[in-house]
Amino acid sequence: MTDKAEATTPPVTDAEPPFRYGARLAGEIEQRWQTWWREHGTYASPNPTGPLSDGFDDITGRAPFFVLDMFPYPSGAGLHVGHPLGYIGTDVYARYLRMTGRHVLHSFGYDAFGLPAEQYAINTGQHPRVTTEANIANMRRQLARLGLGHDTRREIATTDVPYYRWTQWIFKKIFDSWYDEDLDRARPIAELTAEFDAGTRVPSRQANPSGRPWAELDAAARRKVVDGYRLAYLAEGLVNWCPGLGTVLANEEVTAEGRSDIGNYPVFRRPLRQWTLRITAYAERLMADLDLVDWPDSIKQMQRNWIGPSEGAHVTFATVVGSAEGPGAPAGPAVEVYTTRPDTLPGATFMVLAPEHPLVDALTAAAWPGDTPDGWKFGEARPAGVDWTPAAAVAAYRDFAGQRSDRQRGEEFDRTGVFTGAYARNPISGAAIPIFLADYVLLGYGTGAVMAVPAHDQRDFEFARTFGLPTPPVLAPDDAFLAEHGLSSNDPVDAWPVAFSGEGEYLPAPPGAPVLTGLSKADAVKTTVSWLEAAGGGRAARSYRLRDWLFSRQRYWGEPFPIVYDETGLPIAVPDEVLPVELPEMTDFRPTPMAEDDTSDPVPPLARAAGWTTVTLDLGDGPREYRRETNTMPQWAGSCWYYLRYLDPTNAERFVDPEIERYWMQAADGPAGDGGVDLYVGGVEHAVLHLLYARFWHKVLYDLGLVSTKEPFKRLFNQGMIQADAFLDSRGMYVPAAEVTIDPDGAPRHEGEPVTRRSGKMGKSLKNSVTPDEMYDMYGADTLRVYEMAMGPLDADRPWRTDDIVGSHRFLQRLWRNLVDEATGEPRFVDADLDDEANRALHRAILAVRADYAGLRFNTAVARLIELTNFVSKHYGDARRPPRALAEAMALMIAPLAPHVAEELWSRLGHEGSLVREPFPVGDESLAAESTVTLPVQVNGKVRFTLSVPAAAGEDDIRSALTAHEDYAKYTDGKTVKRLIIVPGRIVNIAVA
RNA sequence: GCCCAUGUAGCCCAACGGAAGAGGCGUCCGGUUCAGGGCCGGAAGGUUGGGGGUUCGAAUCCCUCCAUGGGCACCA
Repeated sequence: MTDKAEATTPPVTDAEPPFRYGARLAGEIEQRWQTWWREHGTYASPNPTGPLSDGFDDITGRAPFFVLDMFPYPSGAGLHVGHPLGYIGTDVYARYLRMTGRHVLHSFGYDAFGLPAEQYAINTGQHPRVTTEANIANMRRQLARLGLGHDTRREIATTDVPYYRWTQWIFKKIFDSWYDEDLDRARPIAELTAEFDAGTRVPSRQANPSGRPWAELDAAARRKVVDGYRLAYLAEGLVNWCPGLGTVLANEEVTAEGRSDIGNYPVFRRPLRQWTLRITAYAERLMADLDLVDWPDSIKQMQRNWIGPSEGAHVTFATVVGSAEGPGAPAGPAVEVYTTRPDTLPGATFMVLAPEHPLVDALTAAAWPGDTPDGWKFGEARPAGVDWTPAAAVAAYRDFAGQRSDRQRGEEFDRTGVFTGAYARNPISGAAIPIFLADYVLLGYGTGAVMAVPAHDQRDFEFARTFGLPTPPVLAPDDAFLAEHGLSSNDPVDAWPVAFSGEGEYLPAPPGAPVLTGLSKADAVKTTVSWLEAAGGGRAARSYRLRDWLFSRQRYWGEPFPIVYDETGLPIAVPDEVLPVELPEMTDFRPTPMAEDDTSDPVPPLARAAGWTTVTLDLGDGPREYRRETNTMPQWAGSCWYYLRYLDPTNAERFVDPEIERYWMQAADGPAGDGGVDLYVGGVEHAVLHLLYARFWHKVLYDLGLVSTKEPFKRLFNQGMIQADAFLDSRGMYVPAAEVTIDPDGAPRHEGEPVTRRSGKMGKSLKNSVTPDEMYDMYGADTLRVYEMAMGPLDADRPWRTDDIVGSHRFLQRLWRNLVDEATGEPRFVDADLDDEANRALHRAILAVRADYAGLRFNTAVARLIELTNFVSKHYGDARRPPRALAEAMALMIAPLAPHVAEELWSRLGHEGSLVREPFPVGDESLAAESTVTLPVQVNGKVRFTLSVPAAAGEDDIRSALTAHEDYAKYTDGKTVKRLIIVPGRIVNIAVA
């Protein structure tokens, strides 16, 4: 920042003409038109039906277009100039669309539940309801000054009780659904129980571990079975427990460093019973349907990475417990593993289960097999004097693994584990291979068990070396591998420093095994899978990195679950008539503080709400008392469906009227299920979390017939981030950027001391925030809008420079001065036709600006309008006035970018009312065309002279003009013209030898 | 380590494979002005990150390296 930036007084002096476009006049114009728009409901978009349908008949013939901004949370710090970038972008585009015949829906709202709002409330010692409402009011004020054309009748906040009532209702729909793998869609749970009752479907072994027939199960047992099918279910699982926040977090809210996304507190893994949403049922569709949407490739790639599909096979291993051989050894349960390399199955020399694998107890032997090496017994954990059985060792190891699973990434992973005393039978080699537990195998991925092929997998290799297990190769390494590690093809596998995981020649197979010699890896995988399928020991399978979505939080400021429990402890959804389940008023809403090593269950704040935790309901068998669920939903819940509520925000009967939903969401022409929000603009930080969750909810609603499109957001656009310089003093502390001065040689100083410059996100922590309010005062909102759009492409990150914004202000000032007399305020125009040069300038600008607006290239649209303005300044200088047609076109063309000044110009040019729905000027190619063009003539790629020809000249005309040109002979005499390239209207290139 | 994006004038950024420059900031010169600021007119400013290739012609397409930003990373 230079000294100039400190001058917050507007650049206005006594000598300034009364109608010069400066900060004072801009402010007056902006306030006046914002009031006018509000009073006339200019941006209200009528629905086809329902309470918001007034005026719908007037928009006949206008095709609907739904523009959406990502839902912000109302921060207590207020907005800085980086925040509204996307909001301005959508507003410019929406205004352009209104002027080109579209019926635009554009509203706004606040994602006001959740951790950021609650942390702010806790830090300031106020109730979150109070701080949230104050923050929303401040944000609304700041945004209103920008002149955004929102239909404010549709504004919502997730914390509004009438809104979260429907969030709870949708949760109930998810709870009351199950995923039918055969039909590949969600169905109501009632259809599942009907099929069980009719005997047309039998509960899966997983949902019904007892295996007893449905008909013989009592009511509670049946409920347990059905609960195992629900898309929202309670599960005991390893969760990300964050004592610092007093809550658990979703995987997506934990950083790669094992800390909370919010607040950067340490996160620990521990088992807890939590609400979980079965998003993994949709993994395949969430992958495949990315092909249906128009999103940036990078975002699609991030979603694909997150879902993380892999192709492989499930292979079943028979087991024996307590002894490798021996006819007397008892058989254990079969274990299924997931592998992407079934071709290496002959080389599997041991098996590893995740420490929490459900079959561990069944596989743990009563005593160590006779030849068990001491190193397999996890003896380091053995307390003195304890009888060290496999069960004791396994328990000790599970405890150990649970403690340390929060270790940091990027570290060397050591290989720890314990032998269970059980063996598995390798289906190909027939060998008995030991079964270990090790924490490098994760319960949540694949089947939670792996066949370890140490020769060809680095993790298995390291484990085998640590535990002294054999590493027989299945395929011979390629030359590159040998060369890299200084090996020859004769060297034994013991000489390998690492596993060979590439492709190579398969070694001869043992008798009875599938023959892979000479096959590629892909063919070898196929051959082995076919062999396994024939032998009944395996099948092809896909696996996903994606996990089910942990959906409860031990916090106050969220949607309460519409769930109660009866004496069985099983969950029951409350009837729709009881919705909403309102948050109880509490004076102490803080999470219960927990020590990091506390192993007791977290206590949600709602569990302390006296008089709320139990409720008397009549669920069909008379009034009885039920216990409420005291967890709340995560912040993401409310943002999973807000775009649908914008469509029909006041509906008390439905979450959205189907007719209104179809009108705005369904593609006019396209296959069934096509459509979605026409343009969704937001930051790349939501690439995975919000966009994946919202797609999941939308697909559930689609399966249940509640929405008409397969995807919520047809087109996605990521706006860039505005960054700003920050300055560090000699101690490495940030100093306020606004107080930094720049020496003439460019060196930054703060209070006389040199400081170092660093670029970063604008914000409190870097002390480099610039607020929109400051910019309104200095230049007005229109200038801020134009500057933010002119800085660069909408999707690019760009650095904020307060010094640069003056250029956008001067532009609007020149534009104004061309059209309005600065001394009198009278319009400057004549009723006369444009000359050819002015017509060319105007129509070239119209054609370019239209295309730029339509393509979201607002930076180049600004440049073209500046160009035209500069032309008008020169062409119609002080004395002359521009023709009316030119003046009006300029007012209309600037309107999307600078709506206030455009309205003012439009009205001073003699029009009544607003130009918001005036037709955008249409360019004429023939008027824009030059009559003659100057073609550069290159000789061997270098420009040597130019050629003036009629614009319409064809190749032959140009050739004759060229050969007649005096310079032609100069460059070709005595040389051979090898080739002559003529691109009419563009260039001529002579290739000579 | 793997994947993606971006490198153009002091700075922010334009440029269907066709003359390196549309627009803005800054700098310098001039005009207006008592002066400053503002406004107006003009000018300077380049190895398009480096190297190689394709092409009549490359900022643009391909390969490679470098820099910056982002995503993923014990996922069997």
